[in-house]
Amino acid sequence: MSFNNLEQQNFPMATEPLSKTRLRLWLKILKTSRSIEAEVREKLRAEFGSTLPRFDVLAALHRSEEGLKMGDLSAELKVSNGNVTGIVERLVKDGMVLRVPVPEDRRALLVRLTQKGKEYFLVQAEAHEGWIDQHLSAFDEQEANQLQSLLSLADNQVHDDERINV
Amino acid sequence: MSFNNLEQQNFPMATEPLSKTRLRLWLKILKTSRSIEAEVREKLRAEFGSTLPRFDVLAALHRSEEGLKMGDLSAELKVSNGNVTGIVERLVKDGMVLRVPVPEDRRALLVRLTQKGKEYFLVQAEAHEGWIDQHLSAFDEQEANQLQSLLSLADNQVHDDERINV
DNA sequence: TTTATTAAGTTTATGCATAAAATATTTGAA
DNA sequence: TTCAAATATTTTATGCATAAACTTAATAAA
Repeated sequence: MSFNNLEQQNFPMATEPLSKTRLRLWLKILKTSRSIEAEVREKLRAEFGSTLPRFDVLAALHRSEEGLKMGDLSAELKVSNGNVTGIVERLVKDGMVLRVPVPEDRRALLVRLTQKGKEYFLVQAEAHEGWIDQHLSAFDEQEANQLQSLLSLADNQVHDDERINV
Repeated sequence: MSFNNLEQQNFPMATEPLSKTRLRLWLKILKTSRSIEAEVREKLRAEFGSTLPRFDVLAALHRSEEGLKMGDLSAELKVSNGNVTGIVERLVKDGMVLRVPVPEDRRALLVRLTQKGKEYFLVQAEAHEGWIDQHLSAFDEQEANQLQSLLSLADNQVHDDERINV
């Protein structure tokens, strides 16, 4: 009983505590997200023999014509350095991506899409948009925007690692 | 250009197609979900030296006093058989969980929480509810329910593998 | 009964994912 | 200049995660 839920302390409730409602909301967000993600993974696998991490890397590279350094890539995707090493390695082996040395910094490598990789990605990106469009077909413009802005309430929280005095 | 988006065919748009709005909505759902999930994983690690898959297994077992067979467990968590084998193995090693043979079926195993596992889980479950309550503190009862019901629009889609004639 | 099929679970091979340690290079200070 | 600290990346160890192959046991047919 160590949560300083002021509401609970000051207003003992007849019904369910707000924390339970929020917990249920989280489970719902998770369920929706996982369901769509599972569908995307499955279709990438079935239709392109690929994976979501690969797709994410290609998408990031497609956004920057000049290519990205390994570090930028892992920062952009919010995954660890070592993780990116492996994914890029396999993309290189498949000829989708190129590792170019950076003259000014012999530690760094620039990763760039090949022509093949670019085409490969564009086909998948269009298919991807279609899958999502289908899956979220119950949403009209207004509902989609409403849901999106409600979700924004979950942003801009002060989390542990962002606070000044940890 | 092979999507039969009737709206697009019948009403050429001045502005952005609905599919783009839905794609952005999906990216927003994903971002929110991943952000909360990352926080939960990190806290389970930092505060309990545990992981989300372990927590999920313990939660499922806690829901059924009698225990669950390996198959039921993997069905409930929607993960593969082999996956559950590994997670349970580590929980057994830590004394959180017990594997009991089923007399009527010598192929099957019943997995049950130990007393230690039960206590271990209850502490984590309470902490977990608190983390979520904090993270979603911007939502009052009404907003939480509204978001939850909007998310339900994403359910009850007919997906490939559920259709009658695939 | 034998045998074929189905079912429960584990094993194997592969791909993400992380944290921590290691390697190599650059930069900054003494 | 020299050498300590910081930076960019890879490597290692471990844990999920899946699909496919495998093992063992239960069930159904012949």
